[in-house]
Amino acid sequence: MTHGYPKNGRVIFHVDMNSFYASVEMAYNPSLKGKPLAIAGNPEERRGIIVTSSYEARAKGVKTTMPLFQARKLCPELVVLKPNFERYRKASKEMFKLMAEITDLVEPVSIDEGYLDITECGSQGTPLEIANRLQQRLLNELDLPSSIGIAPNKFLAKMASDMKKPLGITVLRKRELNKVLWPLDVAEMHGVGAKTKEKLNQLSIVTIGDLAKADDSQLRRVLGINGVRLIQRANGEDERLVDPDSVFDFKSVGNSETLRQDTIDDTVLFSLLRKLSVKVAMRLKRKGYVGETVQLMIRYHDRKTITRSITVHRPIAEVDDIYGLAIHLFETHWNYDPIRLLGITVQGLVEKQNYQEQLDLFHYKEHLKKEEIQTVIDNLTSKYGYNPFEHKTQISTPHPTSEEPTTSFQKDFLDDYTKDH
DNA sequence: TCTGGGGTCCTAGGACCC
DNA sequence: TCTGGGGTCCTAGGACCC
Repeated sequence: MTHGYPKNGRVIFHVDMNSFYASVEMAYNPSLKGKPLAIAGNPEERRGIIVTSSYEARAKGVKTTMPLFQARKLCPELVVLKPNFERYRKASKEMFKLMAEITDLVEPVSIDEGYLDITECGSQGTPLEIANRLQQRLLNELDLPSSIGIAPNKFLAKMASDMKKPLGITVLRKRELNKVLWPLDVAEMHGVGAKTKEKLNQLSIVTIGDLAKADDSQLRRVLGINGVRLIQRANGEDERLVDPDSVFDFKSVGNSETLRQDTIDDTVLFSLLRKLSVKVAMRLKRKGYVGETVQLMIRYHDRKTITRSITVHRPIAEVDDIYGLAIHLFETHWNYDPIRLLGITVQGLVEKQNYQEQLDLFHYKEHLKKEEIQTVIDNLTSKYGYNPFEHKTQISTPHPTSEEPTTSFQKDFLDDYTKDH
């Protein structure tokens, strides 16, 4: 009698929480249960959009990313809350704790979903039994509904968890692909968005089954390496391992903000850049990372978006360094059209500790880097006729205490919610 | 008076090097 | 006497996901 574990091959879970933010709010405030509920960014502002909604709201046509006013039109009795990230992070932590009781091989992919490799968990029962217990515990102990997909690899597990919502458990076996997966529209596939669907449809590839039989080299021409991968996935092949360490693998840290109204007022714009620099610097510091590239994003009134970046061979993490480079990029590339959004991202991240080791290794001298920065300042000063770094002091003067959060609430709020929704 | 904010990965061209 | 064939780094943009 086997436990339903294949002799060779893996057993992967994909655990996906159902309308996570809304469910967490309902767990906190049970009187919300059964009501159409939406979580929306800045409910009192014009540009709020739906981030998540309860199933009751979805029944009325409310969808993720829909502008708030539109959602209210569809569902006038909609209860709207703004996101409470520290709450969601806390719930997320609890839910991953329950998963960790099953195996160490848990890979969080976002705040509300993760993969488990339970191949070696035969002593705990069949996969179905383990999934059932996990789902019940999530529901009973945290009051949070979930869907679980069970399959021999990540891709199929992900597709499976999508098939029954809410509170579903779906086993997807390779031999069932032609019946269960292949009839689905290509757009249902994880990794196929609007653009890719369009391109595939032009090649008469409509279902996942069509994709499974598609021509390798043709798709490579049209979609690059992703085309080849999509064919493999459609055939149920996916070798990616469940990697518990991937959460610690940061590539970039950024913050952006849409302005209440489009503006060309550079006082407003500089002060927003300052604010974003402070946020990014604080998050880098918390993580203990430094980076060597600063990227500025400008979204104009017509939503046309540009990114401009600069790489310096020097670790960046301090507010003033980030801000200095950001305004340099801003001054150089802003075309004076009204701006809707600004964003600052630091890329090329290295753990500060590792960077220190590198420094020791190569006997770098601190003053060399100071000189590099001074050169940048000198160049900018002669270019613009003033020292742009001084802008920050003018602008930050009215809010000298705003740089470091004081209360624990502020700290939590400003803490990163990397890979959140 | 539509469309937020956090990310990842891939591509493609130019600079530069050997 | 007119131009090969790698490789890496940097930059900008695009597609996608939650």
